Amino acid sequence: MKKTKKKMMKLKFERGDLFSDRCPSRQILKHVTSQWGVLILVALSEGEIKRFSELRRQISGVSEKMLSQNLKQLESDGFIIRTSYDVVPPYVEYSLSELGLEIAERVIYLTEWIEENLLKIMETSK
Amino acid sequence: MKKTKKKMMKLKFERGDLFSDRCPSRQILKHVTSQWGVLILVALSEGEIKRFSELRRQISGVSEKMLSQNLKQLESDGFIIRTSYDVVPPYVEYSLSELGLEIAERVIYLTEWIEENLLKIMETSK
DNA sequence: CACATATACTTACTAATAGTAAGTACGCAC
DNA sequence: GTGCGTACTTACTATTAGTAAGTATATGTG
Repeated sequence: MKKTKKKMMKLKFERGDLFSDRCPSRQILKHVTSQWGVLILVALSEGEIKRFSELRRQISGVSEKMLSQNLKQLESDGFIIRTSYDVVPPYVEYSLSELGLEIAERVIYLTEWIEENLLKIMETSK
Repeated sequence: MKKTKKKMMKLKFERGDLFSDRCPSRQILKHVTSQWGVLILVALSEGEIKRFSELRRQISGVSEKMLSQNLKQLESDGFIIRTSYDVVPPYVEYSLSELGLEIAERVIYLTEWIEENLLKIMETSK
């Protein structure tokens, strides 16, 4: 009895539960699936190293504020590595960590499907 | 020359490009990766059929307004099927369409990774 | 040599979106 | 007849996103 309970407790902490609003996985999901978060991860996938302005140009429509904010979030979650060189004009590089590479792979599995099936979706949708 | 151009035009319309802010795939992505959209798709995955109130209970923290709004969006995108029976009290069922099942599979590939790696993420993050 | 451009940001302000609470129409149980 | 449950909508407020401008400094242009 006790063993079972303990095991269950342990599992509760070892694995996230997105259906629970108290679980910290909710915040991770929010950062990763945010409008710009998704596109940042895709842009940096497969080991790409890019500068701030490169990302800004690639992800059309993103503002500097939003790009900066989302990069910070993903960096503090441990998905992105920020490397800055102390020169003028500033030179800052962004790339994915190991965890970032893993999650980006999953994100791309989704985004590729959407891009590939856009026509089908648009035919079906109202 | 003309043939090449035509082919390129055709490809441009056949496949979405999420990096372009004019591409309609951006809106689909927004609906699918919205905080509640993700959880709705996961809750209805693998052919589950659920009532409004069941979804509300399962997805803790969601308000009736947001659940209703997100279900409508996903329905109009063709991912969700809404079946209502004209009885009192109201009885409405939600399930995934074929496209919905496909995209939910991709969404789950992401959410499962997050749930499984939560501890690792939290150890790495600041 | 003044002026525009580029870099990677931050900040103040406004617009859009999300969340909260209450209302609706009806039936059933107590 | 008072409260509960259903599947919503609506008005209001709080939070978040987007816009525009500012910052420090170097290089290139006329």
